Amino acid sequence: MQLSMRTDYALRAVFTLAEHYGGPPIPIVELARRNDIPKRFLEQIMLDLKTGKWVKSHPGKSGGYVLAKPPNRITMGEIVRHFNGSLAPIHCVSLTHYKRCSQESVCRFRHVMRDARNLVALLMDRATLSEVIRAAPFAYQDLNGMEGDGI
Amino acid sequence: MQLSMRTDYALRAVFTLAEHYGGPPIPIVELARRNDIPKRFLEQIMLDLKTGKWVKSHPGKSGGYVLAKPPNRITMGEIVRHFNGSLAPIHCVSLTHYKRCSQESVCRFRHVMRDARNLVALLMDRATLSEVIRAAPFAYQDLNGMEGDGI
DNA sequence: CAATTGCATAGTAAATCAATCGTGAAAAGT
DNA sequence: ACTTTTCACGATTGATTTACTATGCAATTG
Repeated sequence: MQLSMRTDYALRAVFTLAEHYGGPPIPIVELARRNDIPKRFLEQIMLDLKTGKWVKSHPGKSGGYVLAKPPNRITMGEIVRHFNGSLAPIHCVSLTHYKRCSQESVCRFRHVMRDARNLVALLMDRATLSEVIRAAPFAYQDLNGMEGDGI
Repeated sequence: MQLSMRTDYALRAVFTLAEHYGGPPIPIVELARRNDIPKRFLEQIMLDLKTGKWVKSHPGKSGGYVLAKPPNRITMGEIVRHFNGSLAPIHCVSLTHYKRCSQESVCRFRHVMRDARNLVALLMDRATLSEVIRAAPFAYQDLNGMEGDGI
């Protein structure tokens, strides 16, 4: 039922980029530092986010990463599905990763699983980066104390 | 985000027992056959269900397993938590398996995860075996013809 | 007492996870 | 042009988990 570290890290990174959308690129080292992610591991993840077209990279001095599209066009659902696989608790109720199950026609609890997948999918697919940041339970300003340096 | 086979199998077995609550014990071989579970594997799982006090066993001829309490006193939530761990997508929003996260105070998407965990937990904790069986979207008899609808 | 059932532990092959390492290539600033 | 700074890419690793399988023993009952 849990997200992998990879998925968690990907979300952290992408939300940091969303907060700085429109600004200059943020290098991996900085993304790693701010979000407490092993740098070498984050490299892979960013690469993966890049092939998924969620971010763009700029090599060289004053390079780094930026979002490839506005934060209101990226949902948590897309990202979680990419890194973590299906949102459904079992494959037989997944829309995106469906796999049939031998018990499908007689399963007693399949409808509960379907409900679970629908609830989670609805939540995650509506959760655009901008919406989520806006709805965060603390104000933007609270952060200013912690990012005294750089960027 | 997925249930392990172990959890799936445990649910299958326990629902079969729920359907026959009040009747004679059902041997593992039968539970395995009906639910398409490797017998040897199911043995372990039943043992686990036993230490969790969800089932009782009767060894010997005409032995097998029965539920240890009525089907309206067992929820899917308990079983999934036991076999699969937390219902929450990340530990930092779990009530039962909480683990702190270094980013907790600045995390942008924690509230979404909390919502997800609350929805799923509500659903699973209300899902008693008897309720789930009663609400199953098909009658016992008309299992044929259900295949192939839009998935 | 013999057949039938569960009990308990050990083992294992494969996959997945969470990184880490070693270069290489591209871009800017000077 | 050169050097620094950044990302790119593939390989490797160690630990853990998953999904079983194997073997032998203990309890119960017809």
